Amino acid sequence: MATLSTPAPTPAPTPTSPPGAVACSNCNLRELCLPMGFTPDEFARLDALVATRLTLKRGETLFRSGDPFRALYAVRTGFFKTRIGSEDGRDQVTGFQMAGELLGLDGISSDQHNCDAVALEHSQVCVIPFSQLETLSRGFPELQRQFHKIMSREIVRDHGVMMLLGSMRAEERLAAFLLNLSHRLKARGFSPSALLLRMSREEIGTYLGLTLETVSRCFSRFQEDGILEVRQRQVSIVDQTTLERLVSGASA
Amino acid sequence: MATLSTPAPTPAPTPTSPPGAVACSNCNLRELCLPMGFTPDEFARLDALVATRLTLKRGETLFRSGDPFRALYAVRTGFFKTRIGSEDGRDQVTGFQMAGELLGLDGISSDQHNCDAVALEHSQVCVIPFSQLETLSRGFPELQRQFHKIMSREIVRDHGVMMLLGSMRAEERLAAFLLNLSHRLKARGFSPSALLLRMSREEIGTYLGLTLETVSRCFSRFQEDGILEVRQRQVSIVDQTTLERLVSGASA
DNA sequence: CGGAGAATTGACCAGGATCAATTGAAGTGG
DNA sequence: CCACTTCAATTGATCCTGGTCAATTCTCCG
Repeated sequence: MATLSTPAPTPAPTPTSPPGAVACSNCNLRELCLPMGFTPDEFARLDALVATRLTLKRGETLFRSGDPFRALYAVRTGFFKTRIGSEDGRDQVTGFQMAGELLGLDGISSDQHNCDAVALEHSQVCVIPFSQLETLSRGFPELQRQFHKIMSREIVRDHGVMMLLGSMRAEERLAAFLLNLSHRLKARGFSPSALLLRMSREEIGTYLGLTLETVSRCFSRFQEDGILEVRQRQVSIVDQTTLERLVSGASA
Repeated sequence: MATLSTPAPTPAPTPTSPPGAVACSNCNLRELCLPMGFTPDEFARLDALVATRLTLKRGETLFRSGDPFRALYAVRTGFFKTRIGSEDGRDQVTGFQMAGELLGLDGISSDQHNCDAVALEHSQVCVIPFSQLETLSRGFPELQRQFHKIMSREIVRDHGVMMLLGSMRAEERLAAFLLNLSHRLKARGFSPSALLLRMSREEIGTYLGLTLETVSRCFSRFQEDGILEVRQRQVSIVDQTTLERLVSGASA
């Protein structure tokens, strides 16, 4: 089940390891990535940890299920999806990741990645060698705690998706999805109402446990009801209140 | 939406902190709980960490969403479910936990628990004070690594549930659920084919994103097809191969 | 033995899936 | 610069899985 066209044979992502420029200590994402009050010395140690950067073009894969696990990746710019696939070809999108979010946590369990991470647009990630992260965090309680919180947050997020998939109807799912995107964009200083979707209807559907047709129909209905304005992947949230009421089950 | 009867007002679980007896070092679950080759000295430090034990009766709650998070809990004996609830009353069972499995990982993210953990039968858990676990693991790389693997495994498990909820049909979901139970029982030395379900049809349904009627009907159909033998909560797997084929999407 | 909750089963309905056609947008090469 | 290709999105018609409502039946306890 192809999800994103990859016309060229898609070689490995270009390893742009030129350091020099941006470091954690003056990265504008550091509040999202590792929101703690670190000292300058601690930042220096972080900067040493995160030395490499990777650039990926739209459609390229950061890692695949089965690849040996060596590092986590922090999204610097761009947008990703992660997906797992079953034997019989069906696949499930397990998440969409934007700037400041971490990729690869699932690989720790078995020393190999358990999902595919695909760039949905031109993207850049910071490479965090995992064994070094573990070493550093042993002498650095705040970092340790922060890392544990990030893993736990991923578990909580997954439970939210389970609730969405297990007990919400189509419209509620899409509403929850849009509001979630909106919140995350707002937290990054973008407009919470003007969304530019980076993924196709099919990818949304595969995430929400719906078909692409159902997703499209829901978009249309929301537009008719004056909740959204939809022009392809350009979506404006017109009536956030109603959207929120939808998620809570009130069929408003 | 009541899931388990709790006739008595259910006070806090009885805190049986009598140490002395069983310690991690000679716990027969240690392969499941912390499967590493620890030295005697390392075991001694673990034993000091896990000093308290709690006993819960069927229907009692170990922790609730919103409770302050202070410890993780390792199931020693018994069976639990975890659930999250939405504002409008719908709840979602996020997992069933048996001996050797950890409860409470979701609480790390926000310093308070994000789900309810309910004992489905008389159960005993080991209390693992979290800040002590973090402290200990800073001087104890194998423990640190093991803990990270456990968290990551939970993420991988959740992704599996997302795939189940997002892309499987009712029969496939129930088949996957039963096979999962079977594997976990086998890993604990129990029969992988004779299952005694600790949860109601409704709880299974709430976990699998189905109604209790659908769960019941699937059980009946599996019995008609000679895949299972079902007598209430006493379920025998007769034809494991067909069950496995069901999960892979081949409609047998 | 009687009552309460759990499970089964049936009848009916509806939310989404499926199949299929059409429109729309974006990139390609003449 | 425009026809052509290709893929994404929309929309319609129909079907089917699983939800809903309701009636028994079965267990387990008090």
